[in-house]
Amino acid sequence: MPENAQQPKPEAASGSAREPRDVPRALIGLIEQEGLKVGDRLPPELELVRRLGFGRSTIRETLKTWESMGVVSRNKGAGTRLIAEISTNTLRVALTIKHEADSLLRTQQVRRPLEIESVRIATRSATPEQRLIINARAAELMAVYEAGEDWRPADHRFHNAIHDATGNPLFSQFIEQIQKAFHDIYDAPFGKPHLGQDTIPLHRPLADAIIAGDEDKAAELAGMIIDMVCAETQKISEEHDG
Amino acid sequence: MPENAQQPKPEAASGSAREPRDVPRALIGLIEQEGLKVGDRLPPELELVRRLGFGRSTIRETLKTWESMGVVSRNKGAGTRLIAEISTNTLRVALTIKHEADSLLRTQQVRRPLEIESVRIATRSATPEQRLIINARAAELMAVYEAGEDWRPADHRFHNAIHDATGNPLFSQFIEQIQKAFHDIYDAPFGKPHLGQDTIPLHRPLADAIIAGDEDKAAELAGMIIDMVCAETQKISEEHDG
DNA sequence: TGTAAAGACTTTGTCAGACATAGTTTTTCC
DNA sequence: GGAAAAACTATGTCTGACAAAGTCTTTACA
Repeated sequence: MPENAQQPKPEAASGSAREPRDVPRALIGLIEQEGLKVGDRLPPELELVRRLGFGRSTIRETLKTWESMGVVSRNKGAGTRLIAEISTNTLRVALTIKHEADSLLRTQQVRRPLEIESVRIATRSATPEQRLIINARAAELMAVYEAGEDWRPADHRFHNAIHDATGNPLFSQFIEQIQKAFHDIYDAPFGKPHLGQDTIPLHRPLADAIIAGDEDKAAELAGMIIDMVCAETQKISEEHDG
Repeated sequence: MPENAQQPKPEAASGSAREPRDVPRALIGLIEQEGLKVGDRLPPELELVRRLGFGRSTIRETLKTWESMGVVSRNKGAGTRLIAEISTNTLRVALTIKHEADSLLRTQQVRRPLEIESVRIATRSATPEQRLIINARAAELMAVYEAGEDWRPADHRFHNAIHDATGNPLFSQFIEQIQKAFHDIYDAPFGKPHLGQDTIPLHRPLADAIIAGDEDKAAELAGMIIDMVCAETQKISEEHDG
């Protein structure tokens, strides 16, 4: 490394001066400049202090925030690693989900329109290649299911193929995060039965409808699938809270 | 206040001792114990230091994280205010939005089904009081609009009333965060014309349909409104990106 | 008396230095 | 050569100090 000095900013001796906004920006600048990828280690805090010209606590506040957003992971002794992409073009928003009686159902209620819309868009605008992939994933899912194995990874891949076909990565991200929140809530209080098992047989006709371009049929099937999950979710909630 | 001392935790003299997880928990405990609601002010940092028994930087890291998640808002001189509910049962989820060519359109594409579904649910399950509120907000919006004033705050309140009527705060949160992301992207590159101005006249019939319980009509109008915004968004994107 | 400017106070923002703790790497010893 | 011990690294926390931007109170003036 040819001796840093990329941010010629140590103008202020002590006290404060710059807007706090600059810390994330400087950090992202360093990451881009250094070409750091997911999995790479960031420089240690004290080096960041030296190179970016901010105080350690200030930098730590940003790093801690990033950790809570899932951008980096931090460990004593080890260091700070990038675990998600971040760049000047990345925008991160955080949600808080209240975990109470019907929060399980609520997550599914929000997921419902997103899944259905993603199916509609995918049916309309998937490329032939994407339809092939969806078909293959559906076949894989049915095979695993009928073999009596754990079908959840295959289910995940199937739905991901649909989300990809929308051409809008936001769908995938949102639904993914909702599911993550769902499982965070779900795993804790209850044992973990295979929620949604009965919906698997409906996945084959769903795939067929998408491939055939039958948007309404696809949307209807997607709705049925998620409604079944909703119903199961509701039953579990009621058993537990009431 | 009868002399705090609720958290008898100053066992460690210096250095560290407890898991960092304890800071959010202690903070939430204090909020619940004090009965703080959205809009209320938290005690100043130095008082939190005294009452919770953690160092100031540690507490600040949590507060900063909460700020980035939209749980509190912080201002010099003023203080820290609660701007969203938080409790022991709150779960936090982060989303990444990559800001590129058509990210504007993509945010609206995701928002679309959420808005429509929230309108459907609200139409089905709003209480009479909530319908009254929606009606009032619509009246307010139309008045402001016809007076030629800035209708955006009123528009915001109107849509919030709908989201409230769903009984599912997640809708409100998701849509809110999507809009926030949208504006973060939007404000930067372009000047800020009044996007969605032409949709305002449609809000009155939308309110009427919701109040009358006509779900399909309400959903149709909601779809029209957001499609108009989508079209405008697309035009702006195209003008700008080529 | 009412209002606006001036000052005092409050509260967050930042920095600096110190030590604790938990991983990681190197060294040592059998 | 392998396992235990020591040295090292990097994050976690605490304390103290000052800066800056609000907020509130007081004062001065019309």
